[in-house]
Amino acid sequence: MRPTVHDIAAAAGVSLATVDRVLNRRPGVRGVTREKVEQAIERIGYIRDVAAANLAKSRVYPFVFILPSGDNSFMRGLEAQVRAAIGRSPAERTAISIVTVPAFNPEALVAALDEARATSPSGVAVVAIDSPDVIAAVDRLRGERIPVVTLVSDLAGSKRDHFAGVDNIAAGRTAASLMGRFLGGRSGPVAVLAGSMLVRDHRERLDGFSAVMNESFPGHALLPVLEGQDDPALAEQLVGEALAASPEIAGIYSLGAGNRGLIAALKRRRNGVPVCVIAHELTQHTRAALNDGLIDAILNQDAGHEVRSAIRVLKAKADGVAVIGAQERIRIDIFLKDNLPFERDGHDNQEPEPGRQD
Amino acid sequence: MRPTVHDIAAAAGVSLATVDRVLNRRPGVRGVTREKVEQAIERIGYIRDVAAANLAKSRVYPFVFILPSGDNSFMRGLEAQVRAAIGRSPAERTAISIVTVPAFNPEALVAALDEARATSPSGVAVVAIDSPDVIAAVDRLRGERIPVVTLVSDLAGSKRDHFAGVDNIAAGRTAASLMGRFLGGRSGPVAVLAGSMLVRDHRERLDGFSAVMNESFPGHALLPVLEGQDDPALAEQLVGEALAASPEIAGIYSLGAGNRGLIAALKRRRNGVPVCVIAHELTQHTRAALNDGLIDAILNQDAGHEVRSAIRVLKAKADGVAVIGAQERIRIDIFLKDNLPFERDGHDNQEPEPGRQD
DNA sequence: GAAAATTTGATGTACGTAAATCAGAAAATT
DNA sequence: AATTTTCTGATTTACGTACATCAAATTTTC
Repeated sequence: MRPTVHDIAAAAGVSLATVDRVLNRRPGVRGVTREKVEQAIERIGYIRDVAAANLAKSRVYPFVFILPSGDNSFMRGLEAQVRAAIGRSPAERTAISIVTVPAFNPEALVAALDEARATSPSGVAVVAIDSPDVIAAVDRLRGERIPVVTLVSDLAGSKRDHFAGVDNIAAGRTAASLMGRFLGGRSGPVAVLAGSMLVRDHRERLDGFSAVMNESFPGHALLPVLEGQDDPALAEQLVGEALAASPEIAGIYSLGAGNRGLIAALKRRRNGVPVCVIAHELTQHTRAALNDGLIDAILNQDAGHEVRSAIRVLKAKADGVAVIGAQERIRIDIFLKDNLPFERDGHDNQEPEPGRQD
Repeated sequence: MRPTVHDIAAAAGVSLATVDRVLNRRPGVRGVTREKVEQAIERIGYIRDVAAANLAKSRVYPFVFILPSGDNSFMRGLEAQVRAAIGRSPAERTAISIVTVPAFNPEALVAALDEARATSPSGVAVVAIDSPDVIAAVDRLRGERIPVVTLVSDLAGSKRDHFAGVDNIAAGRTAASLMGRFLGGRSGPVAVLAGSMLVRDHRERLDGFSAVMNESFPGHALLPVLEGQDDPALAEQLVGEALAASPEIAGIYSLGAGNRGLIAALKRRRNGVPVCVIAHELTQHTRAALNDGLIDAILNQDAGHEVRSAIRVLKAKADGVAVIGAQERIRIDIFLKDNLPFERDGHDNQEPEPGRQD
């Protein structure tokens, strides 16, 4: 049997109350006694039963998720996943609130972070914008020992506990590798459509993409980056202009959102060479375009995984327990037409039998 | 606050004992009363607190994992992941035992399944072999209401509760799609190296691969399948012979194990056209070969995810609660040189602070 | 309508931990 | 040495559920 607090008490030759004081960092224990208890814990290999502790405390984990607003499909999907997690709250003892702030607006994000801090939550997850003010706001949270997880876009230089998102440099490199190989012998320049260089994920993708294109496929020149602000209308305009100006464009890498606009521009195009298109994030629009052959490959990050991972990590940090590193690594999905997952899930043989438990 | 058993009792106008009898399917409750209670449960939206229930029962989940023996790197990695899960047993209330049986041997597998059944575990996970005897053995387990999850290779036609593995038809299709595009304009036939057509995952990969090659890339003929029994030595011999017999081979798809042999054969080769190689499962051998450019792409299933998913699903089935479908879908990882994950993990800012909890 | 059988209620203990109270022991201070 | 302060022990209640026991009420059976 797994040792309990009683076993520690016996092993250390102290009372249960003292063990409890040590375990929960309560005052009123002499240094020597504290040490005796800690050694006993170490010796008999005690691990606190988090389930029992949470039961005793009737603990809930109040978490705040801060997401960009706007009609970015990916971000709305992310929000839907957070709402799904809210639906699981009773079982998971979480109390999640969602705060949305205008995209690419550091001031608004700082305000939201400070507001979240005022509610003393058990943890905060945030889609970060790279800016010194935001770093400072995150570090203020950490200063109050509130765990912080960055979501989708990281915040280098901050004291955030964890990043729940993909390796965006690798994503960019992979996109370039696929682009180069898919283009095969064909020649022609490659265009890049981004959202904004303000967010780290977009910058990193571009860095990775440029590096591999220059190293391995120098025959394809990179055109100046189009910044579409993740806005479909703007993206459509920019891509349309680019295609008109350079009909010999052989490839387009869309590393941000606003793919609806990209797809519209591609559909409007009638002349010119075939274009190899690689885009990010699987949405209803990109999925349809992939099936139609307008897009050749989609790199995707699974928003559901990111949200669930963020919650697991925030819980673990709040409880001071270790996380399974490999489980929390968010992978880059590469979708071709051939490995698109079905829209709806569930391939189990039967429904659970409610109430049965043994 | 979330409703408890007391709230059901009050809402249904019965005693706690009666609620308990209904909830735990104990005898001694009249039909009308049972219905009253069940309606109250429905009405107030009661969900049993599994953590508290497990505490009260001091429940452990005895699970049996049945894996093929032999020096197949992927399977040994899978076993390592199960052992890692055993290391987490105290926290997860599991008691996992591992049984290994000779690969591709239905009789041995049936014996192992029946033996497992004799111990009345809370669940069984098994790397299945497609055979009527195995189906029958699995259905015997289900007959005793023991949840069964197939791992890596599925068992169609059986009553298994769930399959923790990838969509192997999609994997084969994806491999073909990559192969066709990577080959670009080049011509030449494509060879396929499999383990055994006895296991469903290999058959499905081949089906998917053949389908897309025939549909989309009819210029590349498919050579007869090489069955290497997942044995490196045999694989090396078969591939060596094939390359010698057809120096014009343009691509090789290795859909099973024994990639050490494939790589050795590729290294030995000095003449002939460049070969595009797509293999399955990221191991130290395939990883090195990908980095060296001997392999062009690796399709991978994450053994750790599969094991953790299997455990989550077995627990859920044993408790009669629902699973998060999307979370349990195992995805096909596509690795190019550019998105290889690091060998070791951990990109968190700091270690957990042991003992702290609030 | 009485006896037997069944159903229901009341109550207590347990699981492992948290948290509070109060009394007593040991230190530190005067 | 007496007093104050600090530490430690003993004990209790609670969290939500499981499970057992025994008494009381209800239904069924003859």
